[in-house]
Amino acid sequence: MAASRPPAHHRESHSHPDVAAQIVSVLERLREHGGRITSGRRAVVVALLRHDDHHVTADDIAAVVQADQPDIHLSTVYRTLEALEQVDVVSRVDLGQGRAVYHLVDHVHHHLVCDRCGSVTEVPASVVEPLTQALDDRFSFAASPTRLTISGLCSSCR
Amino acid sequence: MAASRPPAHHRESHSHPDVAAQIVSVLERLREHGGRITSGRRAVVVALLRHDDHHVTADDIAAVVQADQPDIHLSTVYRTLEALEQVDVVSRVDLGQGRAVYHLVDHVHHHLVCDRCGSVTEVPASVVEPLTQALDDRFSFAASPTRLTISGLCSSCR
DNA sequence: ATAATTGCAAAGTCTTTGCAGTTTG
DNA sequence: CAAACTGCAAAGACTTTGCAATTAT
Repeated sequence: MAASRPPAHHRESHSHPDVAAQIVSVLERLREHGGRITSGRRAVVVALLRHDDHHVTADDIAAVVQADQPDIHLSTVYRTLEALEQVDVVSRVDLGQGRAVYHLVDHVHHHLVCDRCGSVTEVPASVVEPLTQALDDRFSFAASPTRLTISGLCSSCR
Repeated sequence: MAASRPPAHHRESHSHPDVAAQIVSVLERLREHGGRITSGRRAVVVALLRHDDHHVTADDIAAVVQADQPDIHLSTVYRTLEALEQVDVVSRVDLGQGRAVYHLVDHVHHHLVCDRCGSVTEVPASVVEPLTQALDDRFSFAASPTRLTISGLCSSCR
């Protein structure tokens, strides 16, 4: 899949001072909701919180996780990601063509997906705000605040 | 070939006065681009132009086509739709979750897809215009003028 | 003639699911 | 211990593709 790597806008991604604490709190959250903590789940959470990119596929996570623990199955990654989504820690976004990415809910943004090269560019919510407001006013449609996908051509492909 | 001219009654959905003429022109367009006209392709075009809905899946088209010609295979529908897309007659829009719909390019609009019930609401391009303008200005991103998909909750599900 | 098209079946992608065996709390 | 989780394999949903046979021009 993802034939071309999106041009990772590399700037320090997560400005979270204490990732370790975050990991603990996320796991805690799972437990609060009746979930259990396993090495597989912990590995997924670690990979997710440490990942440089804001949008990762289940496959990306699996690759990281399996580097250390080859036995963690892809389906476990999917199931863990699903559990995290239900606990509102991560949000799943469909980028089209069957591709789905996950990102932390605390990072609110939208995505511009290039039809040609497949790159994904983040857009701060503020830029889209006027539109979501208009959609609410005129269609009573509550556009997802974190899961918007806009396709088109990126600056280098247009 | 001189197809039996269908009755000129306008029970149509699109504001096209003469569907029959449109069918001919679309087929003509295929031929101009080196394509050939077969009964399967004609059936797909007819189904597409006569369809009441603005967004149809390959499956929808296949169902209509196969009612008359059971031998037309789904893959032929996909291939024809693809050919029509390359000739700029139809546009394919990915609604997420692997679902894709096709619509005539002359019907410019965007889609609001409900996360809960899956309903699709059309939005005129004018509502989205300010956003596409902003994306162009700030990110040099050329948002597709006809293929935007916005997910969220529709009026009855929110 | 001859290049485009088609039906069919098989493959592909990404994701989900049924189960039986393992763990966690 | 009971419930939750896991690996595995198999299934799904949707779309694409290789081929040999067919057909439009």
